[in-house]
Amino acid sequence: MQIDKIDRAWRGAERCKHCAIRHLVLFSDLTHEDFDRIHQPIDDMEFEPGQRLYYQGENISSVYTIRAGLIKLVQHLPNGDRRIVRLLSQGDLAGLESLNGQVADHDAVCLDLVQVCRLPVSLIQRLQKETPNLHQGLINRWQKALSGADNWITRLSTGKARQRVARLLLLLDQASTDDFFFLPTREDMGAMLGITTESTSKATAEFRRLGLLKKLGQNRAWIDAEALQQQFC
Amino acid sequence: MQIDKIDRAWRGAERCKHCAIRHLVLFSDLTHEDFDRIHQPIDDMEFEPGQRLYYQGENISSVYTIRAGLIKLVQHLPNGDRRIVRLLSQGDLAGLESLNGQVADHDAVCLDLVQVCRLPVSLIQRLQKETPNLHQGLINRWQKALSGADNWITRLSTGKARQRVARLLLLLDQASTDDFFFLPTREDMGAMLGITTESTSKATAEFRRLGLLKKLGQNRAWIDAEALQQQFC
DNA sequence: ATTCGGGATTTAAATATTTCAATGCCTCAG
DNA sequence: CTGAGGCATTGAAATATTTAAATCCCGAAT
Repeated sequence: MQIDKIDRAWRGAERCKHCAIRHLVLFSDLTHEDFDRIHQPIDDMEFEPGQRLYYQGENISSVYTIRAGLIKLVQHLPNGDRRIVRLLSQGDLAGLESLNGQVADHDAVCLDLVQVCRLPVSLIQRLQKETPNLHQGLINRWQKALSGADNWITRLSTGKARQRVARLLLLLDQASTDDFFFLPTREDMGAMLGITTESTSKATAEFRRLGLLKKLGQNRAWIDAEALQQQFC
Repeated sequence: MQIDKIDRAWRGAERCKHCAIRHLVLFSDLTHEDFDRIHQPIDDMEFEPGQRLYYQGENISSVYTIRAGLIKLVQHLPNGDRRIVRLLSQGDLAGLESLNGQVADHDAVCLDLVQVCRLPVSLIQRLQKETPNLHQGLINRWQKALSGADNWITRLSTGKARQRVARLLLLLDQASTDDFFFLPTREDMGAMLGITTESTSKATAEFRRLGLLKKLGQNRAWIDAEALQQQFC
């Protein structure tokens, strides 16, 4: 794994206090005193598309807070099948399973330019003991991951292929902050939906012919959410 | 909802201290002093097959520890589609989302005779503040639910119908403590796998003809796990 | 501007799944 | 014992998806 940049200019949590997206991250409820308990360095890291934060089966000792970008969690079966089981974006945590001492359940692969903060498990565990202000944040994120997984099953793994593709596009659109959204490759979309690349392509091509989906440069796209929802969900 | 029995003979946590399956439940790490902090009644409840612990969208104020039996979590979509997203059994928690103040994400429906203990959310939250001994148990259960959901996606919602049915049977078999296991209706199995009742039936019938699956009375069944795994996964 | 390479899209044929409509089978109430 | 009701199973036809094999298209590099 090639890590592009690790910025350790600030030791400990000095920078955390001034983090621009602090209200979105795990540490949002910490007090100033809590921050002073953080003596280990929290690395600010950047990953290129295609790089992995960690591999399925790897023994990881950190949790990652996503500051920017999109990450796919890929799970492999013994027989070689693989499935994307979740997408992570700003404010989500990757590698939660490390808090239970488990090895990674998935490959965590960056889809675009990703910025994360790496939080050592030992730090999280110590903070949990010393301050109650972390709990709710952790619980919330766990719960969000779980309901995300449930939705993945109900919305993205149920029904006809076209319907699933429509639901995925709607989900990507909703998750995006601007008018447009990141459109994964057809192969990745297929792996999210449990259908083939070709079936995915057929659906997106159809939506495009209907004017419900427009591709812009750079993996970005736009949909007519109303109409798509109306006609295909 | 018809609740068969609520046994409140013991107030507070007196009975918890002597619970036969305490090592499996959320309170396993509590100390004797911790138990003395429990002043609210913890109801011991029993449900018949088909009864619901709660409904999707319902505002629930308790978490349920499963002592015995099997529960399906059913999620409904606006368009009427529905999917079973998880099965809960001994030691699992139902209604975790109530800890975040959310309404229930699913219907929790009993598949067989179910025994649960009902833990008020307010109790959990207070204990969380007063003792650190609950955290790990909670974290562990959240994590178990999450990796269960991931597996549900990767193993039960991916691949051909026959393969999914085989994987479900293997999973039911593994989860069981004895040689046999609870075999749900074909309809429920279909709802777990995202396929039709008929497709499920065709698969189980085929396994039965091959001698890999045998039905015993009362929803119980046996499989030749080795062979099933070998030939269909 | 031109070429190259990697996705994306298409098509037709092969499979798989769903639909729909009958039976079949088992249990339980009477 | 017997019939009724509720699942389960089966078969055939209608659809949907996958497979396999060409193109097609677009952006990056020359």
